[in-house]
Amino acid sequence: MLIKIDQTSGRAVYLQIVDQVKHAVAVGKLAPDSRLPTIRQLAAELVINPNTIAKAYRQLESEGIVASRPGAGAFIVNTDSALSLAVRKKLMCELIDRLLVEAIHMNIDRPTLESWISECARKFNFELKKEIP
Amino acid sequence: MLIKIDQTSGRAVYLQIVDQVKHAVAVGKLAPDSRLPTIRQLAAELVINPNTIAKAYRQLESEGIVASRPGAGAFIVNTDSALSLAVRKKLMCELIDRLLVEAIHMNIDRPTLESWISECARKFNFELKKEIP
Amino acid sequence: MLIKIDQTSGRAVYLQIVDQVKHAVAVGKLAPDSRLPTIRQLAAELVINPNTIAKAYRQLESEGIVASRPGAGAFIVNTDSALSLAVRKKLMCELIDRLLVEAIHMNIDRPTLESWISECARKFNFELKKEIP
Amino acid sequence: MLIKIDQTSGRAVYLQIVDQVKHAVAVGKLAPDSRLPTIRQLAAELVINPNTIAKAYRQLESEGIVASRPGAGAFIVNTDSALSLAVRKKLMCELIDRLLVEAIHMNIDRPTLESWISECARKFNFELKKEIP
DNA sequence: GTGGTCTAGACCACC
DNA sequence: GTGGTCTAGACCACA
Repeated sequence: MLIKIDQTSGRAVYLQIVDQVKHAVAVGKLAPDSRLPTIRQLAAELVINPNTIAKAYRQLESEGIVASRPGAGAFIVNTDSALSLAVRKKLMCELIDRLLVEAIHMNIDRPTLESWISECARKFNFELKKEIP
Repeated sequence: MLIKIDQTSGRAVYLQIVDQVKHAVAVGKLAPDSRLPTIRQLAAELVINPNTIAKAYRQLESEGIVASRPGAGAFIVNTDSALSLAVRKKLMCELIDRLLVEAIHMNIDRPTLESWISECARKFNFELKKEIP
Repeated sequence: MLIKIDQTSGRAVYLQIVDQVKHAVAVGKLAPDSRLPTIRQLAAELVINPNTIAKAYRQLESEGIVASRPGAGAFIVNTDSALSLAVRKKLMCELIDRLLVEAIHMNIDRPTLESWISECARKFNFELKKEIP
Repeated sequence: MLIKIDQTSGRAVYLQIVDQVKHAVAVGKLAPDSRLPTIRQLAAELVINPNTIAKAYRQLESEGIVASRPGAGAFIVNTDSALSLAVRKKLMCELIDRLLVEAIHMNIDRPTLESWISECARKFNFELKKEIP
């Protein structure tokens, strides 16, 4: 598990960690039950405050992505979504809306946007994801 | 122009205004040259501080979406994006990545996601946008 | 980093700060990754309101010159311009036009103006800037 | 004498008028003793408030560029600069500095900047200016 | 400790 | 009347 922090990105450090763990799970780099680095270990590696790591793990736990077992560490749990399809659609549509608004303001036409989406999806093996298990 | 603020959303009030104005412009509800509500008027209507509205308008101005004219008001402008294509692609891909990560986490498969994107795009007349002129 | 404010200059205080930071970066006095004074510290030093400093830093951030990190401070970044060449040319030509109009009004002839430009450019090591790497 | 107002430029309307009159004088389009349009006439033509025109003319008068003769209108006066060379150099160098700072931040190299300056100067017949009279 | 947001209210320039 | 700037001081999120 490799995490990279961009101190100049404007995004809070703990959110960068959350994003990257979610990303790793999404692409299958972190399988269910795999163990995350300890807080101290990761804090030393990234040279940032352990509180920041702890906050990221807490956030991931509250989203149901990892489970902390005291004394044992933090583990990835199976992440099948518990939300109803309607709720998931509502959440996704908010993100999609924001994406489209930005695309329109940046003068990106539809085919270009679609090609970029495909390009990004390829990085995640998104097409295959549902057929592996 | 109707703007609604959710004080409990966690998103900064001024950003909610920015989002909604951009959205309205994107869907064509606010045409170029149309006048935004005055700062004081909107502040009274939403029961928030005029400075907060001013901040939102300033943000929109810095993004090239509105122009504020002291003594006259704030107006929608519509210039092509000043950013180079490479920069726009980078910015969009960040948004796309975030979208895809969430989709995977929520167990949304690719065809479902695409259908939702199409559905949202229809709201914006996105398909037509570039072909009318 | 030394900043001087002229309360009688007519130019907004926050813009004077922006100007001076940009100037310092341009001449190499502020290298990438160097930290700016904290908002409160500079506010105390210049005897102005912290919000005014914050506004200047926000402006610099929106121009891509500094990055503010809550809890850490504000730092100089150095990325290439995000603007397309055409936009940059348009912006520069506005400045050049204003310069030439003033020069003509002041009865400055072309060779004199050019010599002054060269003189000023020398202060910035402008000739060398692009050839060192 | 043609004046164009850009309501979206961010620059105050009366200053745009001042700029353009100065510009016209600079390039020789407005010769000394030529008469400016009346305030009412120009206000009707540009569809803006007569006060705004009046303010522009007052500004031009205070800079010694036009003279208002009550009942007769406003006229261009001879505009040889009365400032000492040292003062003019100081003023110009401030403008030049700002130009160079922007150029450096926009990653414009020296030859490109010079070519743009030449291009703009050509619009003003700047090379010829001193030899015509 | 840091910066970010919001409020409240002042004064100014512009139209 | 409009928006722009600045001050003063509160509260929050981040490190």
